[in-house]
Parts: sequence; C-alpha cells; structure tokens
Amino acid sequence: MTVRTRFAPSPTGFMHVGNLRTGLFAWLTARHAGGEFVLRLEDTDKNREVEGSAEHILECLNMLGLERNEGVDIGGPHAPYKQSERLDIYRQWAQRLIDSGRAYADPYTAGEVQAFRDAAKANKQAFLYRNHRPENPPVWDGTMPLRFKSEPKAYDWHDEVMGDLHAGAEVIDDFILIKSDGYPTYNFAHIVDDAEMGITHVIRGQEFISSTPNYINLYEALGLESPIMATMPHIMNEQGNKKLGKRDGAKDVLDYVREGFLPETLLSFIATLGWNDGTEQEIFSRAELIEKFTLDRVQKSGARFDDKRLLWMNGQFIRELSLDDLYQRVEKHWPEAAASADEAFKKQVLALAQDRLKTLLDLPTLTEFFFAEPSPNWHMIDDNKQLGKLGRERQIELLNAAKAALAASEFDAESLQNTLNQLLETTSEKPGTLFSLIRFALTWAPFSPGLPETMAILDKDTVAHRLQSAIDAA
RNA sequence: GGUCUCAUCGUCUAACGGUUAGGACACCAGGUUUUCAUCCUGGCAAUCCGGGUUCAAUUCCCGGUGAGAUCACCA
Repeated sequence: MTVRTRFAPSPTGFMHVGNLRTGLFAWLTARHAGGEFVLRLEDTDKNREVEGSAEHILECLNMLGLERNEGVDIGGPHAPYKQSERLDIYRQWAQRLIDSGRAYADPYTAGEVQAFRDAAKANKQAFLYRNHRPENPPVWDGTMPLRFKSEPKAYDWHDEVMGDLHAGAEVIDDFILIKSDGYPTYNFAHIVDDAEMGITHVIRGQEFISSTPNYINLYEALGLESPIMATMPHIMNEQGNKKLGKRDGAKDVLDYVREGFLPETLLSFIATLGWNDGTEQEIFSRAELIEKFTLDRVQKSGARFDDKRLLWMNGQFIRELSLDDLYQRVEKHWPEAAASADEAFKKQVLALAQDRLKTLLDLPTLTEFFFAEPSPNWHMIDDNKQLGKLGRERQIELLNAAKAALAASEFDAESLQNTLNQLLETTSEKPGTLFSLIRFALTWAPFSPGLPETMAILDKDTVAHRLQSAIDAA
C-alpha cells in the first residue's frame, strides 16, 4: 500500500508554526515511506476566507521545501484539490446518505437551535442536537442544513501518536454535513475527499480528537474503512497555558525568515518540537528527518515554543554554511555603507562575522565599521575600567606607538600579531589594555572580530588613517 | 458542567520494571594572550501527589491534583 498523506489547510489567514508542523509531519510521513503528499485547500467557509492566504500557504511550503505530488497548485489525478470546486462530489455523497436514511434536513431556525444549546448549557450538559432530532423532517431542498443521522455507540480506536483511545456514545451527534449556503462542513468534506483521494494517514491537530468518534460513525454509514489516524499535540504559547494561535502572538512563519532565520533552522526546529529520534542528536538536516521520522516517536504532550533555542539553532546552521552559500543568503542584509564594496572584500568580512551571527539581521551591526569610517567616541575609552585610568596622555602615547609600529609592519594577520606582540613588550602594557585601546580607536564599536584579522582586512592606509583620526579627536 | 487527552530539570526532551534519572537550550564559573561571539571544560537543576502490583517502579494499575482540547451552518 502506498502511503498517502495530505495537508489540508483552510485559507483563513497566515501560517504559524502550529499549522506548519502538522503539514511538515504529514509530509515527512509520506517521504519517509516513499509515499505521496497531497495539498488540498479547504475553502468551504467563505465568510472567514482571507485573500492571499492560499498563496501564503504555498510560499511557506515552498520555503521549507515541502514539495507535493499532487495538489491545488500542480493538479493531479484527483483534481480539483480545492473544496469549493468539488461541490458536486459532496452532493453526490450526501445523496447516498439521504437515500440510505442516514441524512435529513434540519428544519430549525438558527435561533431555535441556539435555544437548545442554551438550555443544555444551563443544565450543565454537553449540547447534543440529536436530542432534538425532528420526527418528520422535511424533504431537503438545499436551503436548510443537511444533518447526519448518527448511530450513537462507544468507540475504541487506535491513534499512531496517542495510542489506544476511547469515547462513549454520548459524544456522537447529528452534525451538519452541508450548510444552508450549499458548502459542506469540514466534518463531511474532509471524509469524502480523503476517501476519494486515497489518503491512508490522516494527520491533524489535537483539537479533532474529540470529534473523531463522529467521523468513525460517518465512515461506517458510508461503508468506508477508517484511515490511519495520527493526532499531533498542540504547540503551546509562551506561557504554556494555551494552544498557540494567531490571537496569542503566534507569528507568521515567513516573519522568521524576514528576521534572518534560515529555512533549514525552521525545519529542524519545528520537527524537533515534539519529535526526536531517540538518540542525543539535536539538529537534523532535511534528509536526516526524512530518513528518521516516524509518527510513533511523536510526543503526546504539548510543547512550548522556545525562542532561545531557535536562536541557538540558527547560529549552528549559519556556522555550518560554506562561505559562498552564506554570502548568497546575506545579500540583502549588508549595511548600507557596503553598497559600493566589492565581493572579495565583503567575503573577507563575512568570514569574520560568520561565527558571530545568530540571525542574518545581525550582519550590519557586526560589520558596519569595515565599510564606513566610524566617528571617534572617546567616552567608550574613558568609560572602560582598564583604559580609563591610563590617562589621556598615556593613551595618546600608546596610539602613536601603535601607529609607528604598524606603519612598519606587513599587513597579513600573522605579521600583525607579531607586531602587536612586540608592541606589548616595548610598551610594557598588558594585552587587555593595549589591544582594547587600539581596537576602540579602529572600530569604535563595543565588540568586533579579532584585532589582527580586523586590521588585515581594513588595510594599512585605513588603519593609519583611523589611528590618526582617533588621536586628533582626543 | 459533560466528554476526551496529557503530566521527567525554568524550556525541549531520553530512559518502552533494575541507570549515580542521560542530552540539549537557558543560566553560572573557568579556559582559548583585548572586547563580543565561536569553541572547550565544569556547575546548577526534574520524575505532580497518594495508594496499590512487584524482589524492584519515571516506567504497569487505581484515585486525586494540575494543564489542555472539545461540546459551531469554523476548520
């Protein structure tokens, strides 16, 4: 049997990590088994539809490299993959249920149903429509909701993640199959589509666990075999007390990319949020995930999104990149002053910055002074505990000595290190003071790469010029 | 309120009856002749509670407690 999974988002807004992870795990399940992955768009709620969100969903999947075998963007043997274009299909399946006496028209007004609901609530009971099932429902003419005539009973079923689950007959109800606007509900449409499309593994969020018995009841009524179920635990918000959602600060996945996170970081991070391979490996490449992912190692409990860990992981991935690869990716992130710099120079700078980047957005503050002459700010030196007590006269004296020594030095990093070491001896200063002083005079930055490397890239003339500027500004 | 699910360091997690309860992030300390970072070393820190079953429970069972989900003409 070919494993076929699907990701079936509704175009009602942007994708956040919770949505995306469900899609990722469905994709991984298919890829791991050498199966097929289908993208279906569940656009049956025209009121909540948000323009542009279908494109956004595709952009997210493409960004992470979750390619499809069939789907709304590329078509396939089960097209269309957009539910709003499959209305005839749902109507045919609905007719079967009507014919077999398992569906009926809902004659109540919205207000009447609401009254039933309120009564149940006042009674501290769960609302069940079937307690109000009409004795002689009218013929369904498409202007009122069509409901499933359920056969309440208890169910035991297996879930690939959660294990063996159970629910009593009291959760089975007559849910709506087709709304009065002619569109099917999720509850009906997804079952029809999964059957038509040959989906073998239904992978979805925990919020569906309590309605699963209803789905099984419908599968039986339709004479279908239930697919394999896999329920993903929720990703929780930062406080850990609520499922992550748009209203609680869940971020657009694409925002992470805009903030300088690598797609491979996101992939590895989201995958390991609730899944691991049982070893002590912390970081996974795309290929490793495909090779190692199995649903039975998905965590049962919800997990929180930890920004600190994401930041750490991004740094790890950045450091593993080749210089050329990293260079391509930071193209849009250079400081403005770097606009006129040539590629060879920028690559030298980038090589020094690579170990310091947590996100690609860190690049400007880390490299600005390589491209533009910084303005001297002697407060930085005066405020430094070691340097401050040196006194202005001694500071100038040391900078002059440095200037003279460097003027006579070769300008590769190794020679510069030797020159600096000699200067240490002739001035009898500690590296902590002498090197810090020179570093400030050259960069006027709170931190920077190593001094010899920095000077080598800056070149001899610039170093001489900046030291003089520092002395002049004192 | 009914129903369902879950429960190991602050966080993400490993240990499918026998371990000094392991790893990672974060945090703290030290090292790599300046800073920031990287890298290395070390440290802090957990089995929700109470009963069982067992020679032995993080692990199995029961009961609490806590947390989450669901009870829509949303998905």
